[in-house]
Amino acid sequence: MTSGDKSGDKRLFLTDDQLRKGIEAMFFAYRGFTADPDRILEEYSYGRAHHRAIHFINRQPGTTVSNLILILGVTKQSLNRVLRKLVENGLVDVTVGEEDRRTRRLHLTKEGQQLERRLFEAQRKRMRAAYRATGPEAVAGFRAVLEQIMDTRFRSETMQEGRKDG
Amino acid sequence: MTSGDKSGDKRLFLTDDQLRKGIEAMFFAYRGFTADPDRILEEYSYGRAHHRAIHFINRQPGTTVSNLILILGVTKQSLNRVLRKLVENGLVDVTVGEEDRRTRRLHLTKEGQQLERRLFEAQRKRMRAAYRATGPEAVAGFRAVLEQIMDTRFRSETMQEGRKDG
DNA sequence: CAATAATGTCAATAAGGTTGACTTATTTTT
DNA sequence: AAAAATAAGTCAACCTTATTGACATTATTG
Repeated sequence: MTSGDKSGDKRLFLTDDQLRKGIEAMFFAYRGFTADPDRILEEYSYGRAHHRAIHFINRQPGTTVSNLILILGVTKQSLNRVLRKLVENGLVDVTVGEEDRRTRRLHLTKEGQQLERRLFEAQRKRMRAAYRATGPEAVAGFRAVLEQIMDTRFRSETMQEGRKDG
Repeated sequence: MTSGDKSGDKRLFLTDDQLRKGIEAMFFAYRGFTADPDRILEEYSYGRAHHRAIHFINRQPGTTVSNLILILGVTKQSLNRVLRKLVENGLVDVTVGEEDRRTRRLHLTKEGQQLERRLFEAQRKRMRAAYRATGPEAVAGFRAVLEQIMDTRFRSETMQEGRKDG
């Protein structure tokens, strides 16, 4: 917008102190970010691992176990424990892959979708308030910096389904 | 990049889809954010908990145990296990508080400072690259949104906007 | 048919968190 | 001065989420 003099000299944004503040902000923000869903998950005796699985199954209905392992960055044993519980509790539906019958296609059930919605709404509330308070320019910056911080292979389009084939 | 027009219709920044993308970006970015120090910590058989303790002791030399408990949001038993190891290994120095002799003042030793520096440099590299790639405006937005996401009591007093004095 | 791939499972181990109970100093309050 | 509160440390039991390693099953592919 303007020449941006609200934080003083523009060249100072790369100082160690500014970087340290960014690092701390990441720490505190991530904790706030997970606090609301954590409270809901407790009701169900689920943890963050369950939340992440639910989130990504919702985002990529029909995703496979190995894809989820890649995205979440955990071992199959670790994912399996989480997934097993979600399936037992009727939140996730597993079907045999049509193209490759070795794979398992994962979908949220109605009940799974309901919990997903509840978790999202809790998290959304905080995010929306933050977005509203800071405005679209800030949000664009926020997203841009986060994209740069994450490992290359997870930047944006990684979330789209079309990447299999291999 | 001063015109800030790249994200299209400004009113669309509060849609569920945008919020979900922000949520995912937080997840992936946080993982990237911790990846580099994690590799160093492994050499020492330390974990993230040790890193956090080291970070905040460095930021507030002379901080007390209870202050650290507040900042880190863990129980004293949990913090104590981490702290004990850092003291045993000669990274943290503990002295009795002068004003209140019940308290313990925590400082990094030379060796502790060295590890802190190493960890910071690893994390800084990624953050600086992200900051450089996106520019000061984006970084200001990034910081502003993160400040809003975190719980109020952890917001830094040095944040220029909405500085409400309390 | 043999090799490879995707998934599932069992077992052992670890970090890092929790709650609860109890102790020791030290400061504050009554 | 005695009592209460506070700061810190410790022991124990337990939970979640992660790991590695080994092995089995089923399906696809060369």
